[in-house]
Amino acid sequence: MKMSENIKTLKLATAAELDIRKTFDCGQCFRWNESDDGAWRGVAFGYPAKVWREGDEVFIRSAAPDDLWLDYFDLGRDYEAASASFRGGDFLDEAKRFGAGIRILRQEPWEALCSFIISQCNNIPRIKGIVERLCSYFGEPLSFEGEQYHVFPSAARIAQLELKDLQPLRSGYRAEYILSAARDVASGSIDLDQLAAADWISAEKALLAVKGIGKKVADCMLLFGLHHMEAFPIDVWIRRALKEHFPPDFDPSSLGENAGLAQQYIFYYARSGPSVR
DNA sequence: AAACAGGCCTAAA
DNA sequence: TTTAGGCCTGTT
Repeated sequence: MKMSENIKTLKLATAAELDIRKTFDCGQCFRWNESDDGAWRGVAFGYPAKVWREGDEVFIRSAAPDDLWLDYFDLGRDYEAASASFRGGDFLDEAKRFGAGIRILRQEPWEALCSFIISQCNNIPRIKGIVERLCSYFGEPLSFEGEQYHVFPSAARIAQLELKDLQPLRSGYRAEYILSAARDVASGSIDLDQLAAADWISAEKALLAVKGIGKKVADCMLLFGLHHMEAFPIDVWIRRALKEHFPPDFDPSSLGENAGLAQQYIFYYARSGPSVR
């Protein structure tokens, strides 16, 4: 293992543009964790990294090319403008303020798909546990600044496994879905890169054909894995928020091309709001 | 102890 | 096309 030669530090953004706690903690990703030193460590696109805030600025340290992180954190987009592009009443305005600094990550498509299959009827700590076991059992090991990490195993790798191999993940009935999705992706019967380029209606249609993927998981995949920003995943939290805080006839698609960002603000606010409000 | 957790599948109206 | 019940596992 080489690695260590090209490690460098990159300034990512201001803390206002990128709030790392909110971004990593708002439920869109499962592989970033805060350590005692206040920095967040994780792996994306095969690169282990450390992200931290220093005063008003956010830095990242890794061996990845700079462009990778600018893309991953979606730093080319003006989030002020994106947030201003939708309107949905007072509750959404509050959620917007509360979630300021969240960015919709451009995650690896397969990782996102697999993670959100695991997420169904599950809670975040357990989702993270299952994902980490998946990576440590089947992902290539990586070393970074004296610690060990693992890549997210490819669909091709998982496709070779049998159901019993996934037993140690303790993912329950989701194991069958993971396997079947991995095989569909590996065999090419579903092409994730192609779906990223396709319009999201037909992309969703293709995703729904995969066993274990319903509307909610498909929408999460579209938003977090394929970056179709108009996707609006509706889970129990969102459903509740829509019911309690929006007009009965409110149509999320009226939020427009950045509806997914609105969804994330609402989700984050609804989940962490009551204890903070 | 029973219910629930960021759903989905299948069977049955 | 909508609805009920079952599904693994873990926590409260």
